[in-house]
Amino acid sequence: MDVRQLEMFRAVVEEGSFTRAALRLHVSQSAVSRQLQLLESELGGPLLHRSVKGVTLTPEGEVLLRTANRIERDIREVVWEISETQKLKRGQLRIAGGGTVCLYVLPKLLKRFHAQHKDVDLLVKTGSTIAVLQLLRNHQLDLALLTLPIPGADMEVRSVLREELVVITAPKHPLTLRKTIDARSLSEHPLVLFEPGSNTRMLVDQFFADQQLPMTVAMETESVEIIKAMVASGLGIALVPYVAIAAEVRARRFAWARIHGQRLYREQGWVYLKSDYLPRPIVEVLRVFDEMKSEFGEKPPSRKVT
Amino acid sequence: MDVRQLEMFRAVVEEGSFTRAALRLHVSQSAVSRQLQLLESELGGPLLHRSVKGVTLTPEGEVLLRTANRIERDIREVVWEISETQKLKRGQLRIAGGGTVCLYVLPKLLKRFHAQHKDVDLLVKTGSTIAVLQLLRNHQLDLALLTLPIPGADMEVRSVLREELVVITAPKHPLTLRKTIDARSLSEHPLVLFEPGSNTRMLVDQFFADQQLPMTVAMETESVEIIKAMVASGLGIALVPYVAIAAEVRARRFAWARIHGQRLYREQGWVYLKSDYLPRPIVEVLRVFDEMKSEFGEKPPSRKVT
DNA sequence: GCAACCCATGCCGAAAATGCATAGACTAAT
DNA sequence: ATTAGTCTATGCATTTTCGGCATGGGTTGC
Repeated sequence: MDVRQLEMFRAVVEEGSFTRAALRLHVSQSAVSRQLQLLESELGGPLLHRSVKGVTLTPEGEVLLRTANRIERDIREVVWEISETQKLKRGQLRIAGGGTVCLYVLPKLLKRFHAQHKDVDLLVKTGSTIAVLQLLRNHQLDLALLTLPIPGADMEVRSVLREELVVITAPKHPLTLRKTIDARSLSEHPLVLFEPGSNTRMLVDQFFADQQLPMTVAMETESVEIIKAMVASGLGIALVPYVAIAAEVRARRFAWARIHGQRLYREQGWVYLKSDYLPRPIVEVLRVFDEMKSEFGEKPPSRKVT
Repeated sequence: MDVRQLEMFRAVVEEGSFTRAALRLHVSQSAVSRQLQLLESELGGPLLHRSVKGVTLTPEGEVLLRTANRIERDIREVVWEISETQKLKRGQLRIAGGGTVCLYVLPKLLKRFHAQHKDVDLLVKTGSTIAVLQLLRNHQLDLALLTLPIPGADMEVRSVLREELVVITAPKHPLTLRKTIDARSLSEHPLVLFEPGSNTRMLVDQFFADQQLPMTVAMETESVEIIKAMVASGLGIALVPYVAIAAEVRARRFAWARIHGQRLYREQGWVYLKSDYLPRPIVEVLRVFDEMKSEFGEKPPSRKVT
């Protein structure tokens, strides 16, 4: 049994004639005749009485007609429903970033994106790398901009930003006004850090491990804004991406410095499920990002001349 | 969209794997892969996430799965339902006859038929030729044994019996003991007749019209049994098929005679819808009838020697 | 690093569907 | 009564579709 056959059957019943059914379906009459024969032979008995005045249903035909109608309706509905689901999906971008990214990158990016695609609903989430990856795997999220590296080979990763981590100090802090700070003095001051487990924190941990120096932890938090507030109130110093303090630096509300003889970078990259077909919004947002890349790549100015 | 594709889709979802679905359906894995691709391209988007651990449904897939399951169930049910209907039909014989036939032919015939086909439900109806034909046309009746001729070219007619009409009289009637009765004396006695419209009545009407003799109608009724009772009580004489009085003649409860120099016959034939496929019970009952034909062809004995 | 497994795909042969032409049956109208 | 028109069935040729085989690309697990 085949939906094509059911469609022909329905047409024949409704038109009361093989010939008219064939016209309606834009096929030859012989095709209709044959498919009806196949259907009847499959079901083991005639579905229609062929009389001179037109066809009428046998009891079996009546039974089949009810089912044929229902199946036709089911198919029509499911096709419609799926196309709606897809429209919705095409009109939806679920994106996530680490905490810093959500504050300093996504707003600008999505503002531009939204201007170009007003019909796309935007959903922005944040969370730890692990949590975001989990959401991506569950298809509850389309795209994320995360600090690399990303564990898991099922993810497509496109590295796109290299942000320098710089030391920030409160205006009255003893280290302030230094152009560079050596690792040892960094080690002697209490640090306000990202939470353990975050990639940026790992970078800092790795740095001190490489230097074989101890860390003094003043505090750990997940948000770069909290870190900044803590540093501003004199709780300690911190290593943060330059982009997070660029505005304050221009307003002279923060002092910053590089580590002596060394630069610390963290890498940011777009992350999405490898196996997935890429929905339009994803490719679009990547395109828009590439256009704006220079804006996000803000580098701390060189201090050699300062 | 195709039931085959839906079947494959269901199998893939349930097995969680293209390969295992292919095994279950006894086809190659490539066939499954292809049909799923066709389905997805028809619906305009992926139905499954192909991940390394197995396939999982996309939202569209979820939607389709519900419909696919329902369609599968619908088809299974309608096939079963139709096969039941057909079993029932194969085990059913709806047969009709004129009033006389139902009394003198069908009982013997169906007794024999039933002995050979105990599993066939028998339904016997009677009625006027017109009414029976209507039921045949509506497929509410399979077969009828009627007095010919049958109007309407949509009917298949097989003439099978020729019954002689004879005059019957009450034992004390003045015409009794005559071997033959001439048309004129027939015309002079009141007649108990079949109802107008019946084929047997038409035969009688035609006879008197041919002879250009008037008829004296004592009474009209539809049933040959009533006619016999009326004749027995002396209300008049009648022309009835010999078979209807054969038993009484043997028991000497009725006298009968031919019309002088003339024999009147009525023709009986099997009637069924021309266009219809012949169900087994019909061909069987026709076969059984042919076997027993001699029993029904009981002729009035010749009177020449009497 | 290698074997095992999974899905996708190019290619070919088999099967199915379709169209065309036409037969066969019937109707209706001249 | 004959004829023209209509409807379904069917033989034949063509096109389309489907399935299988072999294989490629990728991943997992030993």
